[in-house]
Amino acid sequence: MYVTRKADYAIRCVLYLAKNTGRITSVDEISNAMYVPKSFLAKILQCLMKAGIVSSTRGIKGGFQLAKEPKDISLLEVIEAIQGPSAANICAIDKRMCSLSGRCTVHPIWVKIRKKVEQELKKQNFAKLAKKR
Amino acid sequence: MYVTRKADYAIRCVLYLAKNTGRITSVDEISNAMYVPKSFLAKILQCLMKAGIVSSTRGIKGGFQLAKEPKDISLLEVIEAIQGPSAANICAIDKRMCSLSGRCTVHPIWVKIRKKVEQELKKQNFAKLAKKR
DNA sequence: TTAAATAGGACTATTTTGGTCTTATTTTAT
DNA sequence: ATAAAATAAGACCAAAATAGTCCTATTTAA
Repeated sequence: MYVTRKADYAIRCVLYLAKNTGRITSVDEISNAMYVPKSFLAKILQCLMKAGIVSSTRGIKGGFQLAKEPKDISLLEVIEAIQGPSAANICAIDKRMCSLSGRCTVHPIWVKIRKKVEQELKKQNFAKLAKKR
Repeated sequence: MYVTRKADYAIRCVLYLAKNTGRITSVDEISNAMYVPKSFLAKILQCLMKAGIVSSTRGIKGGFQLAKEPKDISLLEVIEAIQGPSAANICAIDKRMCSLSGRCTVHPIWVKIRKKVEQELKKQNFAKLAKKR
């Protein structure tokens, strides 16, 4: 389980929106506030749309909002929206990816670690994160 | 914290050596037994040498052995020998890698997860792993 | 109808990964 | 001595992933 820069940007973006609920926020504003390249951020927001995390309003005065309450969005959810499922070792996602085809004594450890990490990331929601300073 | 194929190969390799202590094992043998490309494995063994995990004997009848007892080699050690320090998010390794420079409410979470995962990987040693089947 | 915003697809440069290949050097056995 | 079999080390390379940009719609408020 590692977080690409893209996913990191996505997290910042959702965090900013969580701190600015109740209004529509433009890509430009988020980009400036969170130091994310604007056109890249636009792409990232499309992923977050597909995942149902944000909703968009087109046209002038358009922009983005969270599609759910901050407390109902977990870190894990945002990361997976960008990267898909991930783990410390691919074999923990799909046994077939291992040429030892899971007959390996190390395999259960990757599965265990994956579970632990996902648990932790699921616990963290954006209401919590937006409140901290 | 994610494990590249190279590190995964390294783990298999150390595991094989842990199951075959008390003799010198050639790259060729390990390569065949563990399904790792031979010339790539040779490189990997150089890394494990530098890290003091294996020792080599040159010349005909040469090969590799573990440089320490299996119980004193952890999974974490092998992974770091190949990949260097790693974490779910680079900012957990070096705050400066984050453009928000650690003034970010998510940062402590990455640090926490890194600690948890490293703890787990440190607990796992190759005496344990070689015994399982 | 224009300006400012998102939508979406094509494209691209850089870095990382996952190797190979070649040329030493070492050591044992003949 | 020398041939054979092993590691040592460095250069090299291809493919995939990452980290974006750019351009052309389309939408909508003023």
